[in-house]
Amino acid sequence: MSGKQHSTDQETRLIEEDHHSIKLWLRLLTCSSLIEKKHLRGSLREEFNTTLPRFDFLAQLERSADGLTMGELSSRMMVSGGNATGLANQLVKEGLVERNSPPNNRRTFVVKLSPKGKKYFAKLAARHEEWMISLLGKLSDTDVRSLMRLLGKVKSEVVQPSG
Amino acid sequence: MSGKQHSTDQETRLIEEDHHSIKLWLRLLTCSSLIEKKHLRGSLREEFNTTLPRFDFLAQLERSADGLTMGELSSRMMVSGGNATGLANQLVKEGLVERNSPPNNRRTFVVKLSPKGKKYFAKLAARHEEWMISLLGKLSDTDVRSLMRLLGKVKSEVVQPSG
DNA sequence: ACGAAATATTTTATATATAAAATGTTTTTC
DNA sequence: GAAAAACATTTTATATATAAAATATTTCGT
Repeated sequence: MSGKQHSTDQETRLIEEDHHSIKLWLRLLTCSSLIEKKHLRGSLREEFNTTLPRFDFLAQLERSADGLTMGELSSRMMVSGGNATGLANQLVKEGLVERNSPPNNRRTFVVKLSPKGKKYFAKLAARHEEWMISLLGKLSDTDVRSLMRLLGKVKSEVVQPSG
Repeated sequence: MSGKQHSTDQETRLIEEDHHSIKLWLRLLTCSSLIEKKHLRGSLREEFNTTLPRFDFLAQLERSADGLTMGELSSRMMVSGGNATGLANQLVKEGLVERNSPPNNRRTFVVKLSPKGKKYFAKLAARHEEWMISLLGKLSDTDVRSLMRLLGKVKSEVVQPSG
């Protein structure tokens, strides 16, 4: 009369065993939502009148000095092409990003940071880092290192072969 | 001639010290984005023709048998009131959720799962758990436990006093 | 070199999200 | 008990996101 009952079929057993996968996922989602929605979004709007997707767009470009095609960019940002186009339109209009077709392949556009965009992003990234330090800086080095290692494992479990 | 240089002013020093807060944040965001955008969203759409916000709406109600006011709900979901209203309109229309004004306070609405909504959510939640087990189930118990503990610390760092 | 297929992006239609104003209700204050 | 303040939600206007169709260019096969 002790312990929980177990079903014998494969599918049911999976769920009844001590998997905490869904709790882990929900906690992961809670943590990133809290940071994004309760802290980062407000700061981005107040101090820079911008948004996280726009930051991400610029951050991707900052890592690629030669620029990125629209397709590469939307794939790295994990957003749709239409979304990437909309963000690019804004940022080109504001002079932060340059978008050019290379003469040898006029199907693609290559987007890159403008000089103005580079300066702007440097300031933005520095403040972003300060915000995160003030949020997470109290965690011990050991905890941060463990989290990075374990989240690395999570990441490698969930990355798709083709994505 | 060894090691990195340190500035002496407070603000610069913060950044130059060995904080990895921003890397931790970006990895956290990557993990939850990967799970949501590359796996969960597609499954929710294909198998249930629904979305994560709609799932979240129902999940919040499932935890509160007496129902929740719209304000409580939008606060727990971390979305705007207008967004909650829009989702409620859909789900009421589909008969999954009931929305009533209590006679003593007609400023508020109390929303709760309908019997149909309870059955529907039970199926949805069971599949959701299966998806997460197939994604994350290879992680060891030890790793999952460590992650839960460490993400618990992260969560307690970032929850706001009033939010 | 020509038509078909593949590729890259934008456009269109629609869903989801926010912020701020508007609406209606309850509570407080005097 | 009436006016003001506080509260809870919806509405409005707009931004952000997706999926799918449309457009345009390049590459492949013969």
